[in-house]
Amino acid sequence: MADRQALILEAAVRVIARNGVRGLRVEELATEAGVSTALIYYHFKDRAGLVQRTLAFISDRATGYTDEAVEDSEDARAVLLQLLLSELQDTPRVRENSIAWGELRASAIFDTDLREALAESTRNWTRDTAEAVADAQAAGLADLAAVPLDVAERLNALVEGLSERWLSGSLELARARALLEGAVDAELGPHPGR
Amino acid sequence: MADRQALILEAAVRVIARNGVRGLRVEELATEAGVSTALIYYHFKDRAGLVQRTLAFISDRATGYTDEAVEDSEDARAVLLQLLLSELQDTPRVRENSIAWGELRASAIFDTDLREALAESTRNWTRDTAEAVADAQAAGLADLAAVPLDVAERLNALVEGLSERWLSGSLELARARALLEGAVDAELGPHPGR
DNA sequence: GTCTATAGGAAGATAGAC
DNA sequence: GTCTATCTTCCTATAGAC
Repeated sequence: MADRQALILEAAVRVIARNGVRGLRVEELATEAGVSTALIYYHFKDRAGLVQRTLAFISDRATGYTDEAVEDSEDARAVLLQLLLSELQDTPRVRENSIAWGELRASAIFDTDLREALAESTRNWTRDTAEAVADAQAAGLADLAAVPLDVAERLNALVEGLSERWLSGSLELARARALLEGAVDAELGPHPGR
Repeated sequence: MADRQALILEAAVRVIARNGVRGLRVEELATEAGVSTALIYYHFKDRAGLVQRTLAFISDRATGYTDEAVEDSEDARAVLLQLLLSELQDTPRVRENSIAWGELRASAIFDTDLREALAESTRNWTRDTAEAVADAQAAGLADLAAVPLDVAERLNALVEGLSERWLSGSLELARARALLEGAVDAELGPHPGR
């Protein structure tokens, strides 16, 4: 399945998750991916191109892994909560993605070229979350006065904030999750079914 | 007043705000501060030491500038709101601080040595915010069921999330501010006085 | 497309004078 | 404490063979 380029990109995400974008060394990536440095330059032109492609890659697959363990939730509101909580899990996969995602956002502050991919991915995530909010409302499990798009944008931004605090060691994971649950309650009103 | 070290640290914050920790070049800093590179190594031993001291410096002064234009607010709830909104302003000062702060947090993910200063500064900010929440409650301007510490931690994490989105160009400043106001309403209940 | 080997340069760090 | 000049290391990037 995966061609060489994809293998390199996946390895790049791992290396970035380990050392950050700034800590990405082409040679270390080559080792991680099991290829030569020359091949990396062949496929990605230069380091900047590599970073850009990697961050676009992160941005793409960011939407992918959330739906996995979510669909078997009880009600629409639980689906929303799971969707959000899926970003706050101590698994290699989530850690890797969250760190890389944070690096993408941090890099975009200084590198305008990265912003478009970032903004689009952010919009997609907001849309998905807003739909989940609307579903909860339709099911009678959320305050109808809440504006789905606003709530979604707030909750997602909160997840990012909490995630960064967790990853940078200023917040326990369990506490982050509890705080997030509290935010959902504050935004949607207390869960009727409990 | 300011000795050479402080001048260098202040210049370092500017350079970091411009290029990120990743983009900090000792020689550029030397130019910015109007000193030689050798002096920087003399005072800070090496680049890592420089970065660490700079981030501690950021962490220190982070608490400083919020109270300036806040105290003349009408009521306790307005004080809280101003406290939070002060991080979402398009002034050089706030931009510089927010970017540097974000860089600090991002760096702490990969550098354990930075975490202590970060965590302490975060705690201080949480405490201040929690006090503002409690004040609003005492004044009858906030839902008494809200847990000040929880609300504070959520609002602060949200501010960071919104700030990053703003700085990385995925969110308009005005929208970020509006979203934040909405979050305060969701957390404390609608403002009684309006 | 992929490798080995290496050129070339940028940035971190130091020696030594003042 | 501070500078100028320079060294050294590390890392990006390419040349050339397969």
